[in-house]
Amino acid sequence: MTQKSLGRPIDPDARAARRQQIMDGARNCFAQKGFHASSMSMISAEAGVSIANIYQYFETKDDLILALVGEELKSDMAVIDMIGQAPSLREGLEQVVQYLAGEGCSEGGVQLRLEVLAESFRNPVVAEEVRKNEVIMIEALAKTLSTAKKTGEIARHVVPEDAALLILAFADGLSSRLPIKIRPLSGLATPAFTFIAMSLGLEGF
Amino acid sequence: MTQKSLGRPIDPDARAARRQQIMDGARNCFAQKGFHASSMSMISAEAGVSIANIYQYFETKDDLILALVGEELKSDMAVIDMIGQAPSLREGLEQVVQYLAGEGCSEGGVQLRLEVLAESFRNPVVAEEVRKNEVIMIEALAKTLSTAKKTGEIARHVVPEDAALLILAFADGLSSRLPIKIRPLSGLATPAFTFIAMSLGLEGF
Amino acid sequence: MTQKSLGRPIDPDARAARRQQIMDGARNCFAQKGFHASSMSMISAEAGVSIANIYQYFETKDDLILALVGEELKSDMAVIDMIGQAPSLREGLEQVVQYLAGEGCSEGGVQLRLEVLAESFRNPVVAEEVRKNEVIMIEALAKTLSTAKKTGEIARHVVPEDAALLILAFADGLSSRLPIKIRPLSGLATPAFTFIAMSLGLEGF
Amino acid sequence: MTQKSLGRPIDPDARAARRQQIMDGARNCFAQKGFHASSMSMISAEAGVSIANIYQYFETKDDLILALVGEELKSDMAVIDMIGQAPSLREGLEQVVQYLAGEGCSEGGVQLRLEVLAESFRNPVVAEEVRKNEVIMIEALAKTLSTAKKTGEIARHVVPEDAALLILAFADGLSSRLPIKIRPLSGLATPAFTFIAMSLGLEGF
DNA sequence: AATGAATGAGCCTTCATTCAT
DNA sequence: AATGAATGAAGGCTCATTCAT
Repeated sequence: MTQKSLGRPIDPDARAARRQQIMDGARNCFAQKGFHASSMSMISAEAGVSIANIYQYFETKDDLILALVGEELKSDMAVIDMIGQAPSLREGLEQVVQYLAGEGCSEGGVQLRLEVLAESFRNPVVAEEVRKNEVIMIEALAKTLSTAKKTGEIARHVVPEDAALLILAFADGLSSRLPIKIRPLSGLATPAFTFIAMSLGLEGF
Repeated sequence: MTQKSLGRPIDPDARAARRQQIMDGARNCFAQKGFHASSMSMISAEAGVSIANIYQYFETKDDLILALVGEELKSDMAVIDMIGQAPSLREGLEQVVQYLAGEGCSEGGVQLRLEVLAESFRNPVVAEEVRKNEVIMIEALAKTLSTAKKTGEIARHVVPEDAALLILAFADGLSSRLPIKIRPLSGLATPAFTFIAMSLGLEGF
Repeated sequence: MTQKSLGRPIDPDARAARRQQIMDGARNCFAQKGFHASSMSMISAEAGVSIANIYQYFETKDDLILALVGEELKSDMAVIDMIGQAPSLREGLEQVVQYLAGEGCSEGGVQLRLEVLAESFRNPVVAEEVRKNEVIMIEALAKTLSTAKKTGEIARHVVPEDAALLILAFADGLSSRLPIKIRPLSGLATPAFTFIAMSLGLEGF
Repeated sequence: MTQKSLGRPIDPDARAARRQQIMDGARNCFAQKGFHASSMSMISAEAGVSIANIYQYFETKDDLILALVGEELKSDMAVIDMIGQAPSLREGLEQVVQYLAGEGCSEGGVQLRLEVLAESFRNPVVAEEVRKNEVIMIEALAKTLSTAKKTGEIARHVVPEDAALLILAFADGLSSRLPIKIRPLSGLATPAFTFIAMSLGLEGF
C-alpha cells in the first residue's frame, strides 16, 4: 500500500475537493458582493455546503478571504508567464492583450481583483501577499524585457524594472474599467497594444 | 407678502457646514475601512455627530456613499483640468505626474478611488455616476490631445479618444499601487512621464 | 373690551383650533395604525403641524393618547343619550341600532374603540377613564330601562343595571366585527334589534 | 438506500418544544403590552431564548404574531365545541357561561383577543385568519342552534346564522369588559345566560 | 466529516423628546 | 407660537462564530 492508514483514514482528495468547492462558492459571492457584503450564509448557500462545514476548512472568514486572494494572485502570474514563453516580446504582448480583452476579462475576475486591491489597504496580511506577488511578477516581466532589450527588440534606454511595473499598472487600470461600459474593451486591444509598443520603442513602431 | 416665515428659519450655511462635517467623517472611515465595513456608528463618532443627526442630512447610508462618490469624482476631474490649462501638453503632463506622485497621492484618496470602482460593480447608481464622469474626463483630455496633435506636439497617428482613455487607465493603475510599497511612487514620476510621452510620440522623445 | 390683555395676548380660540387640528391628525393615524405603531412624525404629517408644535399642546405622546381616549368616550355617551331622549325605549333602541349599523359605524371609529379597550389593559390611567365612562353609560341606560320597566314596556324581571351592561357589551362585540366582513353589518340591524328586544321581553316580541 | 443522513439529524420534538417555548414567552408579552409594544428583546427574555434563536423558528416578528393569532383562534373554537357536545343547548350554554366567567377568563386571554381584533384592522393576513375562524365558529354554533330549533328547544322564528353571530358578538363584548372592573364578571354569569336564553326564546324563559 | 442549534455583538434605522431660533 | 436641529435609546434583524450530534 502506498499510504499508511493509522486510525481513521482520511481522504485527502475528498478534502481538497470540498475545499475547492467552498472556495468556488466564495468566489462567486465575493465577485458579486465584495468581501464584506458577502455573508457566510450566502457563501454556504452558493457552495452547497453548511456554514459549519466551512469552518472545518477555514478557521475564520478572513482566512477564507486570504486563501482566495492567494488563488487570485496565482492566476495573475499565469498571464505574465504567457509573455515570457512567447517566441518574441511582441508576440507575447499581442497574445496577452488579446487574452485580456477576451476570455481573460470576466466581470467577476476584475471585480475580484479590485476587491483584493481594496482589501490590501486594510488588511496588512493581504497587502503583503499582494506585494510579494507583485515583486515576482515584475521580476518575471523585467527579465523578459531585459532579454528583448539585448536583442534590440525594444529601445535601449528602457529600464526593465520600471517598464515592467508601468505595464502592469497599465493593464490593471485598463481592466478595472470593465464595469464602466464606455466602449467594449475588445475594441481597445489594438490601441492598447500600440500604446505599450510605442512606450517601449518596440521595433517597427 | 414675500414668504410665510413661521418657526425657526433655516440657516443654509450651517446646514452645508454640518453636511460637510459628516461627509468628512465618512470619508475618513470609508478610506480606512471601505464602504461596507464602516458602520454608521463609526462614521458618527469620526464626524463628531450623533447617528440620528446624520439621517437628517442623508436619507440612508447608501445616499451618504453616493454623495461621497460624487465628491470624489469631482476631484478627479480637477486633475484633468490641470493638463488642459497648461501652456503645452508636455508641461501639463509633467505637472500632473508631479502632483500625483506627491501631494495628490494620499493613501486615503487612492483607497477611496478603489472603493468607488469596486462599488461600481455592485451599485448600478454608482456605476452610472462613475461612467458619466469617465466620459467627461475622456472628452476633456481628448480635446487637449487633439490640440496637441494639430500643433504637432504629439504623433499624427494618435487617436485622441483612445489615448485619453488609455492614459486615464494608466494613471489609475499606477496610483492603485500605492499600498503595495514596492518602491516610493515619487521615484516613478519620471519613468511614468517618459512612458506616456513615448506612447504619444511626444516631440523630443 | 371683553378680555383683559396683559402682556402678550393669547388667542384661546386659535389654541383650541390648533389643538383640535392635532387631535384630528392623531385620530386618523391611531385609527389606521393603532397607538403604538403611530409615530409622532406620522401624526405631525397627518395634522400638518411640526412635531415640536405638538409638544406645546400635549406634554407627551401618552397625553395625546389620553386626550383622544377622552374624546372618543364622550362620543360613545352621545349614543346612549339617543336612547334616553327617545319617546319610548323601543324607538330609542331602533334609532340606535339604525345609527350604529349606518353612519355611526366607520371603520376608523371602531378601530379606535378597540384600540382604547386594548390600551386600557396596559395603561391604568386609560383603564380608569374607560371605567368611569362605562359607569356613567350604564347608569344612564339603566335609568332608561328602569322607566321602561315601570311603564311595562319591558319584562318585570329585568334588572336594569345588569341589562344595561349586557346591552353595551353586545353593541361593542357587534361593532368590533366590522373588519371581519362576513356580511354587511347593515343587514344585521333588524336581527340585532330583535335579539335585544327579546332578551328584554320588550312588549310585542 | 433510504435516506442520505449526513450531519446532525433533526429532532422534531425538540424543535416543537422550543417553538412552543418561544410562543409562550411571546404570548406573555403580547398579552401584557400588545403586539407592537412588545420588542423581540422582551420576548426573548420572557421565553428564555436568545433573539437570534427566535429567528430560526419565525422568519419575522409578524410571522410570530400570526402564529400566535392562529393558536388563539383555535382555542376560541374549543369553546364553541363545548356547546355542540352538550346534551342540550341549555346545558351547553350554561357550561360555556360558567367557563367564560371562571377559568376561561384570564386577563391575558382577553387582552390577546382584543389585540387580535385590533390587529385585524391593520394586518390583512390577520384579518383573513380571523374571518375564516369566525365563519367556522358561526357555522358550528348555527348548526347547534338549528338542531335546538327543530327539537323545539328555542323559538321557531330564530335564524340560526344570525343568532350565532349575535351570540358570539355578545360573548366578545362581555369578555372585553374584563379590565373595566365594574363588577366581577362571575356575578354576570346568570344574567348573561338569561339574556341569551330570552333572546333565543329558550323554553322555560 | 458534516450538519442543525444556538448566541452575543453589531448593523441600519426610527423613535419620543428637548433645545435654539 | 411655531419650527428646524439635535440626540440617546431602542427597534427589528443579521452576522460570524461555537457547540452538540
